[in-house]
This record gives sequence, structure tokens and C-alpha cells, in this order.
Amino acid sequence: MSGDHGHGDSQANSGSKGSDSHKHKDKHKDKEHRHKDHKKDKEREKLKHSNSEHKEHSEKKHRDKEKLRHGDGSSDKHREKHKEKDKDKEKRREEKIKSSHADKPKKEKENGYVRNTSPAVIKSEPEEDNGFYPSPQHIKTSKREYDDEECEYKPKKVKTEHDKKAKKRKHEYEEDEDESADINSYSDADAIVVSSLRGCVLLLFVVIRWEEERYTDGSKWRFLEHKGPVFAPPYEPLPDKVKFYYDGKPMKLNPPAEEVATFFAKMLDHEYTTKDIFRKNFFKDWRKEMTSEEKSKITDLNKCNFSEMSEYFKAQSEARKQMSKEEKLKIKEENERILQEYGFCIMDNHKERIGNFRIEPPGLFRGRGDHPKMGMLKRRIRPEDIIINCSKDSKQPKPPPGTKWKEVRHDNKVTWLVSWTENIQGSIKYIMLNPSSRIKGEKDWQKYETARRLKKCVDRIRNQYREDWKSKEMRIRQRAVALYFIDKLALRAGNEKEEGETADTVGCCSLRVEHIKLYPKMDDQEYVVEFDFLGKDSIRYYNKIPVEKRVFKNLQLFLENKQPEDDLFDRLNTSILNKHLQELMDGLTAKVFRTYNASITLQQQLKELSCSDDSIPAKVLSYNRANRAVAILCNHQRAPPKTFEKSMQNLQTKIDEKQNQLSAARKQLKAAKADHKASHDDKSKKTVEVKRKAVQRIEEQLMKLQVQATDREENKQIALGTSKLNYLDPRISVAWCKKWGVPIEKIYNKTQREKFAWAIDMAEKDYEF
DNA sequence: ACAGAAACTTAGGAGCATGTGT
DNA sequence: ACACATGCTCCTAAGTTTCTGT
Repeated sequence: MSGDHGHGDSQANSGSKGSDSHKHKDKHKDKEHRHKDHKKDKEREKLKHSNSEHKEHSEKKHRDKEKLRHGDGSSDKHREKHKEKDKDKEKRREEKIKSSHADKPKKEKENGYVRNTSPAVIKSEPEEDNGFYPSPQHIKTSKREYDDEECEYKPKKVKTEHDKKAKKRKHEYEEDEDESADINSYSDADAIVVSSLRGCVLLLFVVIRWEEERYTDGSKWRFLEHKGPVFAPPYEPLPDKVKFYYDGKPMKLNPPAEEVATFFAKMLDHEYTTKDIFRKNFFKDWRKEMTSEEKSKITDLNKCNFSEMSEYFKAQSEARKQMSKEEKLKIKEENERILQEYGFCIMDNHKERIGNFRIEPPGLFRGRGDHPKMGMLKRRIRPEDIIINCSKDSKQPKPPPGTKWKEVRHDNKVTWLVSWTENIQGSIKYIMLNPSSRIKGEKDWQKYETARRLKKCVDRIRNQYREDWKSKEMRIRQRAVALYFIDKLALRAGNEKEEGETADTVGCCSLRVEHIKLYPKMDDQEYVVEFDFLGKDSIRYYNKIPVEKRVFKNLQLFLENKQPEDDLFDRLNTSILNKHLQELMDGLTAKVFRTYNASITLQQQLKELSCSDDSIPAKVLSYNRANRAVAILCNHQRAPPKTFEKSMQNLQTKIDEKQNQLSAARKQLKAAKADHKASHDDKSKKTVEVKRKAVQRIEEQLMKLQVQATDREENKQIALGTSKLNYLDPRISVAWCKKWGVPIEKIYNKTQREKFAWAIDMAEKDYEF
């Protein structure tokens, strides 16, 4: 598998800690060989450019391409939080800082490092980005202002009078409940609303949502009506012929124990059913469901044989695939009916799509990465577990016959419709609205507006933290270095987590000593920091970057007298950091940096890569590359598709074929030309034209295939979706499409267009983030 | 001021629907 | 018409931030 990617291996493997990585063969091996090749080097080059926003950071960004997924079971090291501070150590560190601070001016001169920002300048800036919110008039007057003002979603009651365009829109949208309304008069983005209108008696005012009134008191809605959740179907006991064997002997289980056994049987093909923790947790929870008789008999999971059950389920799913068209249609219709009945709610004057109206079915918990609770039983949720949230004056949802809700409340300070407490972590789960809803769209918009406000003061903040690297207080230095990482590397904040409750993953503030390595010199670079840790979802973050000398020195200081499992930033946590950020800019938190850096990178990359001479597919490739730069920045990875190699080969075959076709066509053209030269008649002239066209067409097709191949290769282990959906201001993409004449459908699929309807509606081609 | 709970966003993967080429 | 690849939808875990109570 690695043989054909020669030069990527050393890097890839250097970070692989997995001692039992062989267990994960197919998937894991692939991930381990996320290799570096020329294309990727190019990519990396681009990324460097993309960070020119950080130009005041003197060093260039060197991002290592190898973002490897970490093997399971590699760090079952026992950890102890050394939160108890050793007073002596502390004192010594503080003293060291003081002394190093004392001789700083000298050093600074030596370095020729001059601060170019006078305090006065720093001070003058806050006035600009603090405390200014546009009046309602600002928001209304024009589209441009819509884009450029920070339409801060500080709940101001804004009843919008619409500008021309909005009026037109309103006219279009403002059909009332007449369900025979002409579907064609609705925009694509509202197709979902339209389809929901069919067969629906509910009153509906489709008004353009993101221009509607907001609430000043923190309430999220006035009216909320829905039908409650859809519960998982009840358990259907297995037919008698399907047997479970214990110690080689058939044994009929009672339904509760049988149900849990089927959960295990369904997962038999998964590698994790072989894991000790998984098996242990499962067995413990399974036994809780057994009768005392079963309990006394079944004492060893290794003696359990679930294979008949497993076969049965495989056969069932096979049968489902083989169903006739009619049967499939019937199921589809039933699903549609349920969607229509339970999938929508009325919030204020809109009928809105609900996100997840189905209650999570029971099953075995599988956390990601090395999760201590994997295999535990996720219990069935009953109506008695459910809290309903709706408005007092709405028609309350009815619990299934013979059951009761746990509670019905009317809390309009929150956006959820239904909640319940989950039994694995004891956390609360919610049913909320779809991303296309007004309430989510507005929030999304607000998020990007906050990021844009950061754009205005990011220079000031960067100067500030660079200044803070010199502070005499340890906590301030730590805060400043952490913020630098968050800004430069788009790391997550990194909350503390309860040990033993979840997989051992970290973010910036929770980095431990063992997660970084310092290299005063590496190849031709100085002050290189190597990061290697598991982040959210146990996705490995591996990166080597040169940092400024001062950062490097600080890191050395933070590492002094610490054990590998000690916190790197022992005087810092997310709440301290965010409090600080809040003082720097209203609404600023650590994650805003990720949003800001992602969006600004996209904008820059698009500017750099787009070329008006390009064909549409080439432009789309440029877009995907810009998108990819962001995904790399944010470390959004995916497992290479199972069929990757094969599909790549197929594509290559197609390309080869096209090339043959092309040379054949060219020959024909040549022959036709010669023919024409000889005869000079009309007929041969026509033939030349026909052949010329053919060549052209084939050239285009070939180009398209090649572009496709490039795109796919570059995308092997990078997931574009996450950044597209959560980090990139959609107005940038919309504006780009308008500017370069690329249909929006090339960039966003239907769901995405629904989610970003607000942006599609408001961004013009000159929009700037 | 802090801890724990609540609320809400961000995340990757499974599985299914759809489209495409033969 | 069929097989197969691809893209999309759903699912729900895992984060961050905010709120609440002491």
C-alpha cells in the first residue's frame, strides 16, 4: 500500500505511536500513509500564502502535510493532573521571568526588534470596534450597508422596512396559506417550505426571515407549536428459529436481554467488538437486563455465540435491498408522511423544518477514539423521559396513548422543542430546528458578523499578545502564547475534561507537555515547535512550525520542571482566556479566531487562484482548492474512501482513453485538411469544420477529466464539508460565484443552499468579508 | 468566583439514494 | 436494465460557550 508513495513515508510514520495499530489494518493503514507528494507540496505552498494575513508574524507558516490519525490504544497511560502546585517551583519560575524581563530592553535592541505601535494608537482603536451597533435605519437602508456594517445581533427590536429588492422578495414570498400557490413563484431556497405547504392546513406567512423582528429580552420566540418527537420502533423479538448459543447450547433469552444481545450481534463485524473495554462495558450492562436465571447462567462473554443472530440481520438487510419497487415506494411514502406530521413546527409565523425529530434508538454506545465508555448500553428513551417545550397558547403535543411526558414547559429563552437526559454521560440531548430555519440562520449570520468585527481589530489584538509575551506575569505569558497558537494554527480552545469519562483529547489550553517538542534548530529552520496530539473526535493533529524566538523561549520556560503529563499552560484555562478576549472585543471568544481565519483564508485564496480565462470546471477546482486550504488549516480530515485507489484508477483509464480518442481525432482532422487542400470543394471544407469541432470537444472533455482527477487526488484525506458548513462565511462564496459567473449549484448542493439562503439572498458580487 | 448544568455549534462516518456508464 | 460509484442525509458524539446556583 505504501510502496507507490515512496517519499511520504518517513514523515508519516515518524508520528505513529500506535503500538497495536495493526489491528486497524485497512482503515488505519491508509490513514497512516497520508503521504506527501508534489501536489501536496504545492498545496502547502499555497497555504503559506493564505496566511499572509499574518504578515506581521515574521516567520512563514510551515505546515506539515502529514495529518495522521492516531492509532487506538496508544496512550492508555495513566494520567494525573498535577494541579497541585509546587510552590517552590512556582516561585523560581516567577523570579526567572522577572529577571528575564529586566534585561529585556537590551535584548530587544540586539534583535533590532522595534515595536511600531504606540500605546496611543492601540487605545484609539477600541472605540472603533466597541459599543457601536448600527441603528435599525442602518440595517434597512441598503444592501451594501447590510454587508459592511456590523449588524450586531444585539437584540434590538428591528422592524425592517424593506428596500426595493426586499419588497420584491416579500411580494413573492408573502403568499398566505393558499396551498395551491404557484410553486414556481418560490425561490429554490424555499422549495422546502413550498413542499411542506402541500397537504398542510397550517397557517403560514412566508416572510423573508432574516429581516424580521428580533427580541430585546433574550427570548427566542413568542409562539411555538409542534407534534413532539418520533420514538424508536419497539423491539421485535427474534423468530424462534434464530438461536443464541451459550457454551455451545441453544438458549432462549427473554426480550430485554435478547434485545441487548441483538445490538451486539449487529456489530459483530466491527473491529471494536473485539476490544476489551467494549466487551467489558457491554457485558456489564447486558447482565443488568437479564433475569436472575439468565444472569446465573451467562457469566462469560467469550462463551456467547451471536452468529445466528448476526446472520439473520444480514439476511434481513439483504432482503430489504431486494425489495420490489412498490414496497420501497410504500416505505418512502410512509417516511414522507411521518416527516410531514412530525418534521415541522410553527415558530412565530413560520413553518420550520425540525432538525432531528426522531429520538435516538437504543443501542451500544460507541464513542470516538479510545473511549472508556464504549460498549455501554444506550437505553431506550420513553415518553416519561421527555421534556416538551412549546408555547402556552399552542396545541400541545400528545404523548403516545397510555404514557405521559416527564414535563411540559414553556421556556421561550431557549430554542429547543424537546429534550431528554442521555444515560451514558448524563448530558442533555435536544431536538432543535433545521439549519435552514430562521433561528439558526440568524445565529449563523451573527457568527460571521462577529468574525468580521474581529477582522477590524485583529492587528491590535496581535500586537497586544506579542507584547504580552514579555509580561512579568506567568499567567499573562501563557495566555499570550496560547492565543498565538489559536490565532496562527486555528487550534480549538481546549476545555478541561473529566478524566476517565471521555477519550483523552486536548485543545490549546489543555495541551500537555508531552504534546509538543521543541527544536532550536531543524534543518534550515530555527525555533521549531512540533505538535502531536489528539484533538476533537480523536483526530490527530500533527504539525511542525517555526515560531518566533520569544514564543520559543516562553515555551521552554513553561516546560521547566514539568512531567510529560503536566499541563503546558498550567496558569490558563478557557474561561480565563475567554474572559480576556471578551475585554479585547465584545463577543470575542477563542472560536471566533477559527471562524475568522478560515473565512479570511478562503477569501484570499479565491482572490489568488481565480482566473477569468478559466473554464467553469477550472474555476470550481480553484474554489475547491481554496476550500481545501481552509480544511487543512482547521485540520478537517476524513478516512480515505474505501474505493479510493480503484476509483482513481478508473478515472485514469478514462483519461487514457480520451487521450487516444484525441489523437485519433487529430489525425482525422489532419487528413481532412489535406483532403480539402487537394480538392478545395465545399464538402471537404465542411468535413474539416466537423473534425475541428470534434477535436475541440474531446479536448474539453479531457480537460474536465484531468481536473476531476487532480481535485480528487488532492482531496483524498481532507474533508471539505465541515469548513464549508461551519467556518466559511457563505457570502464570500456567493459573491465569488456572482463575480465569476459560476452557478451557485456548483458550490452548494440543495441542503447547503437552504442553509445559506440568507447569504445567497444578501451578498452581491463585491461583498467583502 | 467557581463548578456544574444547560444550551448550542461543530464533527466524522454509516448507509442510503441517486446518477452514471455499460 | 443493471452494477457500481458518488454524493447526500442522517445520525449522534464531542466540542465550546453561556447560564445558574451557591
